[in-house]
Amino acid sequence: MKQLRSLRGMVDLLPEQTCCWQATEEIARNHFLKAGFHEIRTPLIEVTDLFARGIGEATDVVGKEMYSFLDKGDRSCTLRPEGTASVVRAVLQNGLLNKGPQRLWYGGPMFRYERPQAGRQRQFHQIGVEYIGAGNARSDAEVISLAWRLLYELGLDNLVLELNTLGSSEDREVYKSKLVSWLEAHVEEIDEESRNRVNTNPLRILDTKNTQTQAILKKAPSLMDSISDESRQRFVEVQELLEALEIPFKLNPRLVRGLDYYNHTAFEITSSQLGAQGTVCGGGRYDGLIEQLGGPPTPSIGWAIGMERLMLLLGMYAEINPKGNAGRLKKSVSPDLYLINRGLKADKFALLLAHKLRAEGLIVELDNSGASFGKQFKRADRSGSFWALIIGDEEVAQNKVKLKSMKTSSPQQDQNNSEHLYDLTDIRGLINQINHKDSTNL
RNA sequence: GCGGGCGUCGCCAAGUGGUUAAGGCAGCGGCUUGUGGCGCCGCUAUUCGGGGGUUCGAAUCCCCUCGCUCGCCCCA
Repeated sequence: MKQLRSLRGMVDLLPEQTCCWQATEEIARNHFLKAGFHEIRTPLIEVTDLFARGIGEATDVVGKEMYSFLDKGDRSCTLRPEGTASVVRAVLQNGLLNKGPQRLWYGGPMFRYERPQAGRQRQFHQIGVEYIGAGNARSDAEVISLAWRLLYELGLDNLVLELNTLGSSEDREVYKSKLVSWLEAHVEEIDEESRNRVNTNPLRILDTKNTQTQAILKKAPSLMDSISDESRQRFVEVQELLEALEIPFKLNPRLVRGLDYYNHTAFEITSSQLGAQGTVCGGGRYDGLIEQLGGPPTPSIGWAIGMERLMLLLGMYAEINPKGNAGRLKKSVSPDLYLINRGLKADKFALLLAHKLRAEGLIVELDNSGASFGKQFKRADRSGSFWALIIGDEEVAQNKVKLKSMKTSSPQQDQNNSEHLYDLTDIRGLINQINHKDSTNL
């Protein structure tokens, strides 16, 4: 039979990776907690219309990347391609705004039907925050610094924060029509892909990688010149706050986020080490979205970090500097104790003892093989465990167990020094010794 | 959806038309059923992603197909 495989772009996370993911997630969780952000969990599947209305019909995400299907009741459903729309829906549905502004974070898998490449999968993971009901420049600075500091805390210090403003929704509309009429006059000069976008998503043309089009665009009306004084003043304030927070940034007037709902502040945190997909974190303000989804006018801002890209970076940092923050995350856990046992009675003793020691909080790996002592010692060694605990017929007969350090330099020679018998009625004494790894001479 | 690169064991690979498809790592077993790092010995691909063709003969050449990968588009 042919070997079954995961679907294209869907990858398994194996035990050697999950330890690093868990460590990273824990740091993020604590980071959010300290800042007063609380977790929200929403379904992976939503009504297609939520994304169509929220993200925008003209975007690639909605236009060609959604995993959509009809359920048995003929409802059009979609696997979430991003988190913001779902969070906003949940906030509205549960009336959370009645309790005031919401500081929320979320994490989990997202789905986009695209060709996989480095740093891109069809099922990928994001962690993100949404600060809903917050409109002033201070909230922009707070949310951006939350991302920046988290990445810094994880050990990533070579990242670049790129910043731009899209102006208010009105500014954006005004600029959009100016840009479109300019583009229509210059349609012959720009590349074909950009031409196709004139009527669907003109702002994105500013971000084209086509160098010829870029050169021509230099003469186009600039977004900065079109936005209102009020919006400009707001942007200046955000920059001043970031400077006060000692967060370096680079202005990038071509940074135009892809999803329709963004206005005012837009930002990305990027790395040059990730290949073509350099954005680790992307976000911005979306003051119009809540209204668009049927809620009251509610200014909001948020971001999302791509977990796979983050892990890629952490892996690279860990290699360069194993002792740095990123390096520490990679460490896998080995058991405190490897329980060697042989013989029918020893078998039951070992099982019971393992349970007791685990109840005391120890990580206990129980050998189930019934193989020779030699084999079991070999496995104990490989497990990375500091201690081996031996239960055989001799021990059972005496109601004792033998504890042995596996970290001695020469295995057999100091057998007598590295082994010690413990009475089974004295579990506390045993546990105390196990927790004192430093004093190897028993 | 469109380009480029690549598919030989769990991993890294040699082999580029001639009888048995190197080697290394890992794994398993033994020397060793009461003591682990080392050592030695043995085992582990009837088959080279799959299908078809050329040939006396194919992992090697041709065609198709599937998969992986990198890039474009776009994003996290």
